[in-house]
Amino acid sequence: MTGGVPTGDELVVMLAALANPLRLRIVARLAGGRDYVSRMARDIGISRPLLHMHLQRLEAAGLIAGSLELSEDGKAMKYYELTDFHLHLTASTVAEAVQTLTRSDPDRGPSSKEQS
Amino acid sequence: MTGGVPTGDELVVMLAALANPLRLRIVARLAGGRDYVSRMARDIGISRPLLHMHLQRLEAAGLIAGSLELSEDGKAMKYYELTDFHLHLTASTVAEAVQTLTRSDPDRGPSSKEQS
DNA sequence: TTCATATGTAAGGAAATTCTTTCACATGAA
DNA sequence: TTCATGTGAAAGAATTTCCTTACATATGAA
Repeated sequence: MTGGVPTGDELVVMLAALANPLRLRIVARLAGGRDYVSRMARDIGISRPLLHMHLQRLEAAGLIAGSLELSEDGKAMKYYELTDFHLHLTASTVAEAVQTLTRSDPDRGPSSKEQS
Repeated sequence: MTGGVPTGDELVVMLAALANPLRLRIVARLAGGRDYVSRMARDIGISRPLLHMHLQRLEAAGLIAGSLELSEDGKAMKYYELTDFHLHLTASTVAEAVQTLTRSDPDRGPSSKEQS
């Protein structure tokens, strides 16, 4: 499962990952079971490179996990599945997460965007 | 309070509104009580036009509500306060919301972005 | 070999987001 | 009037996001 309480920075990444209609559809798709990239692209009706980008975004946020496997006929298949993520978003939840938020601090941080 | 279960389209707007470090800080700030624009801009340390933009984004998502009031000395003050929003995000929650998602449907909708 | 399947990634552009600067307007106090 | 406070909004640049097209590789089957 996804580690309990996310930090402010992690929360931003998770929210940004979910704040897209196509990625929400992907999550909903995977809620019905794991699947591999090419098949999802066909079913959803988008190009494979585009799906690949969205999947990476979701995986980086820890919402899905991918594993490269070999099918019976030897093809390399990249399977993705959901993680047990659960986010409770309320005013107090957000206030708590912001305490561990390092980005967009007009005082401390250099400007606005910074990587780890 | 914010109407119970959001539609898929509303969910995207809410998530997009929260998926920004500065806006999370604003929400956390308002969790401590209502406040008006200029004062928040000073305290947080950003320009008033920038804060104005972020506040509008949050208000459009239904996460905050603003009201124009007159101070004792006659100045027009725009006060903002939080709404009682609460979002439970899990795989099944997302799957349910996607059923009422009209955007980014490769089949139906024209292309990707569409307003109401 | 050629075809169909699977994978990944790079290049480029359109569109959206984010932020700064600037302008305009109104009120009370000095 | 001038200054300090408050409001709103437009214009433009820098950056990010989103998407398409194209290329490169590998496997099994025909």
